[in-house]
Amino acid sequence: MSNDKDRVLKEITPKGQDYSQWYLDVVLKAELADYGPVKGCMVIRPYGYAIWEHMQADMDRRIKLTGHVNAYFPLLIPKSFLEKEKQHVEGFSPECAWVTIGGGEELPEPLAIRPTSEAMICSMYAKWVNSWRDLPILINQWANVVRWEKVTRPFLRTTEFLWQEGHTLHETEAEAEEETLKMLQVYRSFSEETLAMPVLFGRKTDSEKFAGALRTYAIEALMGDGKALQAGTSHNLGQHFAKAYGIEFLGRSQERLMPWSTSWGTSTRMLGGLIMTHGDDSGLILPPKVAPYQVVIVPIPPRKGDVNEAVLPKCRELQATLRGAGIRVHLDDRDTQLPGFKYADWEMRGVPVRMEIGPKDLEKQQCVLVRRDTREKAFVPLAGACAAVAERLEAMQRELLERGRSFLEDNTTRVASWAEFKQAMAEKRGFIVGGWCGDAVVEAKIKEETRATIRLIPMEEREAPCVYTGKPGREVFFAQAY
RNA sequence: CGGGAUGUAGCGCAGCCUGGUAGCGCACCUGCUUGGGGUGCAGGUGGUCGCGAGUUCAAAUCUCGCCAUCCCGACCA
Repeated sequence: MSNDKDRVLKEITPKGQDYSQWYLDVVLKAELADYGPVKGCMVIRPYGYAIWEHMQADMDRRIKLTGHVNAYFPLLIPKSFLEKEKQHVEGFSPECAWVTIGGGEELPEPLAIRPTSEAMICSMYAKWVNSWRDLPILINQWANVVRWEKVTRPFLRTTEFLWQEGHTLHETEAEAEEETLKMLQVYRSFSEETLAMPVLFGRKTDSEKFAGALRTYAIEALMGDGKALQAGTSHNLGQHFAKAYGIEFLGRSQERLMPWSTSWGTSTRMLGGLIMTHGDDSGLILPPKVAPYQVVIVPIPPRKGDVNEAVLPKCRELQATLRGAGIRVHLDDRDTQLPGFKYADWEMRGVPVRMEIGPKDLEKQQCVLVRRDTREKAFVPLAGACAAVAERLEAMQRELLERGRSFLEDNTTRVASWAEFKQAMAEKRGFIVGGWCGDAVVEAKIKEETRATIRLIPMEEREAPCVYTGKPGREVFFAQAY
């Protein structure tokens, strides 16, 4: 573990706790492992992976609902495949890992470990597509990719990461653009509805767009420290890849045409965004929709000497009832830990609702429900416990998003001058809305002077003079990015 | 690759200036205790002090070299 002092996660470490202890052993269940020369590798422990599985299932459902199917392509990409698209290879070759030896012998051609699969998938598509009747092709892949980054960061920038990448082909430019924007909206709704993480969406500037893309769109979330996180991207690749990989089809009017392609992806970076968005000093706070356990039942043991064997059976009964209602529930019946320890333990793991049941509660036929985010404590009759839990889960999912929304709004500053811009960046960061004249040189200068980059160009155009040059321009969102 | 810093137990650190053969907190193990918010007490396991050389009767400590990592700058989902 080399990134012990990572500031981001330090901020959400419980006060008085040893940061790395919490980070490594308790909550994240994922870490950057360094082994030998490989830095910033991702290790996801079971609890963290369970969160990812829920995210994955939800995203997969959304991808299929929009007409896509899953497939799988090779991990190793021949160098010649990668080199076909000029901008693409220039963009990715600096961060490629190469396999040069196989079976003990030097390979005639080096193989790249996929940094993304456009090259591989387009090479296959070239063989698959002959007619306009073969289009559209709407395929998604769940896979791991490797990018040899110089600077890594837990979850946000790891050498290897898990993601889904969609790769589609369309007959017309309009269809490709529609697909690109459709997937951007899928990402936006996933982020907000499932992760309760509000985002802004829009187009990227040329300097920030994907290597080989015509246009790149993205969703951007705002983290607690005022820095923006690009959480999902959707690219309209134009005909660049079709041309480079020789994908052609015979059109409706018997001409040879090139299809229009798109690609889009979200990764385990979203898991990092989730942790940073909702965490507090006691650890994680998970939105109910992706929480591995939505409820944890903590039985309170009777005092020593007292005889009370009713608590545990009652807990099991409630567990079965909650399960029957489709709620993910865990009964923490460890007799090796005290109740107070269990409270703190599950709070660190971000379980949305805690249910306590002890001898006193049994007498009154009630239980105690505590919400993780607000810590609101309520005594609820056992008969209505299931409904009360469901109600809290629903409320928590909704309120986390609302809280995130107001945080995003409170940390978005509209500026009219360069002085205001610099002041906003120095004081609270967050998103800064201001005019930009469209010049990439100006964009670079702003980055140099303030570390802020243009995160998004909004879909709706609003005229505004450039904050740097004063020339006519349009409104864009600036922020310091991860 | 430029500038700054650090390598001592699984993790976080002290000790180094002023050499004398290694300590604290967390975690882990044992016993008792406690039991509706991280229980308390006592005992215990675990380290060739990053690597190599030099100075010295003696090196975690002083000197030199090497290696590694972290932070700040240029690239990135």
